[in-house]
Amino acid sequence: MAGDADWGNLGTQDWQAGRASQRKRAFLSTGLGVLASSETYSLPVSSSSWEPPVGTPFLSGPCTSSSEAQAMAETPSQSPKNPRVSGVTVQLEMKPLWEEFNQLGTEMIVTKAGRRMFPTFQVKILGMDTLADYALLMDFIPLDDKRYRYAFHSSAWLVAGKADPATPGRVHFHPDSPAKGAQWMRQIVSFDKLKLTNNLLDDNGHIILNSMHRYQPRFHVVFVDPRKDSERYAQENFKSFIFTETQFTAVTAYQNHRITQLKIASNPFAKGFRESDPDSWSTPSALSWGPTI
Amino acid sequence: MAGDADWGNLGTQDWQAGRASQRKRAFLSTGLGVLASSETYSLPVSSSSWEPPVGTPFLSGPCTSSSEAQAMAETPSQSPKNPRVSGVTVQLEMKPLWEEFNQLGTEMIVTKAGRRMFPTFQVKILGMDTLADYALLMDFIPLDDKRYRYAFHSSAWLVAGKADPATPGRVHFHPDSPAKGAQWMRQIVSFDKLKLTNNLLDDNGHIILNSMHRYQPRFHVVFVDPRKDSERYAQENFKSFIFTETQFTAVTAYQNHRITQLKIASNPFAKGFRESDPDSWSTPSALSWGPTI
DNA sequence: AGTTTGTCACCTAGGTGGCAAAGT
DNA sequence: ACTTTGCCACCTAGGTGACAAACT
Repeated sequence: MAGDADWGNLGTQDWQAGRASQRKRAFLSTGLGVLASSETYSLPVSSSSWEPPVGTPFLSGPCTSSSEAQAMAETPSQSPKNPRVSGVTVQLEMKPLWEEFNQLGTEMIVTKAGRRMFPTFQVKILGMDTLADYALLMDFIPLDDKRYRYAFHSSAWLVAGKADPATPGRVHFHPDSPAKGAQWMRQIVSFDKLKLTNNLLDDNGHIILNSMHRYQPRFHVVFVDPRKDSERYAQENFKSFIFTETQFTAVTAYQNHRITQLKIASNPFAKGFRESDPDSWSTPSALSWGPTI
Repeated sequence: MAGDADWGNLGTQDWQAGRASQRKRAFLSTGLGVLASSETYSLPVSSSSWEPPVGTPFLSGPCTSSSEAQAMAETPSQSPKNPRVSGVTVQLEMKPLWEEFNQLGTEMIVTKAGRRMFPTFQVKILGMDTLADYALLMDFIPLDDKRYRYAFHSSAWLVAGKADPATPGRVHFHPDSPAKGAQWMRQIVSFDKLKLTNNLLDDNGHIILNSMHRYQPRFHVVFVDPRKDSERYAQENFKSFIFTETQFTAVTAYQNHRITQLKIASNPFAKGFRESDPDSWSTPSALSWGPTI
């Protein structure tokens, strides 16, 4: 069901944030520090150790295997989890679609203004304490410290060198945070307000990524601890999940034509680019993916 | 600044509610009872007395004067207010537009599916405790117990008889509720998700009104009391505001042609019906309004 | 040469009043 | 006779990839 690889704690994240675009901004005092709910915020995260994201092998286990695992939960062995989060289970929605993209090598567009992800990261949640408050959030960790380029002739990704300087590590709070467990479990939770940008100076609270770099989305469930000194329980109060089939390469323009076609075929907003064939909505051929050299 | 008329406490409201359409639904234990945040809910309200909304003279003072008052705050003399709400001040946005409509006799469309109000009820809030939690909500009280009809020849509203049976009294929680005072005061609070319906069996949590009846929108600021027995402080923890220039007649189709034209001229979504004249965005002639006979 | 940017036509999603038809 | 309903064309608002131009 869930792998046990220790991906390390929440990576390096700074706290330069961005103003709330205009949405709710409730304040939580959680183990992750003072979290500001709404769009995307940066936060000084969690652990006692400050790990530089570049050069750090975040993923030491198998990272590109698309897998049949339901949810890959992080389980830091050093700290026991609060029962409010320990029993939480997460199920990725649209898993078949994610896998289809992942087999081709998912690409996500980044723009200056911010671009949504497609597929959208959506999950079904189980096992929360119905009456407790939780915040849900996402962040993105580099899959390696490489920069890539795409060889059109061979239709393959090549390593183009060492990674560019790391972008400001931001997190995106689900805008409904905080909310009761009952509310989160009532229906599918969708991160459709999350946007990716390549603008290092982004002011809109979007997630900042380096183009031509690979990333792994990560999902965090944070129990909003009502205790006054909740900061002390940082490690116990959150649980993180990784779905390897959601990893992707950030790009400013699509590289792999098959990805473009699959996006057009499956994203309703790209319907304008469909030739016709309202039926060919399924099963492109599987293609193995992996950086070549 | 604020009138002192005692409008009575929150009127009759039942608790038949409706499912949350799909938004956040945090639960508050407040003086108003257990409040469910999100779209629109019905609630068993507040006071010890249960006042039938029909036949009760909610408004004993002058009710159609458009007035220059900033906010008409209700101030029940019997109960002292919690300092968390007593200092709260509210300012109606788009006041000139509301007044323009009110002079003609504002009409609001009600449909089975639910129709937004135009103008949208929007307020600027001052004087909250920055760190305290508040819920903001609206309800609608009958301005009288009459049913009206419009005489096209004389362009005037006539009393058509006694009011129809009262509709289920629902309240609409601002979807961002609950939130900190700081958040509410950060920018204009807009009730643009609020919808009006004439469907007595409405299942979407919309505000149910009788067509051809007159209503007064009411705005409530509720301090979310963290005390365990907060129900006991019901009366102290909320403050209500009435802007007489926002009163209107519910209709299924516009009656007064001038209202139609002003809606078309001022609502961006109705731009398709504008003849031309991108400049004639201002000052229709003033017209006195009032039920004739 | 490889990558990024800005603009565009074409969508989805949903808020308008008009209007003919149906209700009551 | 009066009121309500359903459907429509026409908007706003914003999410798509294509593509030419600009950048480095």
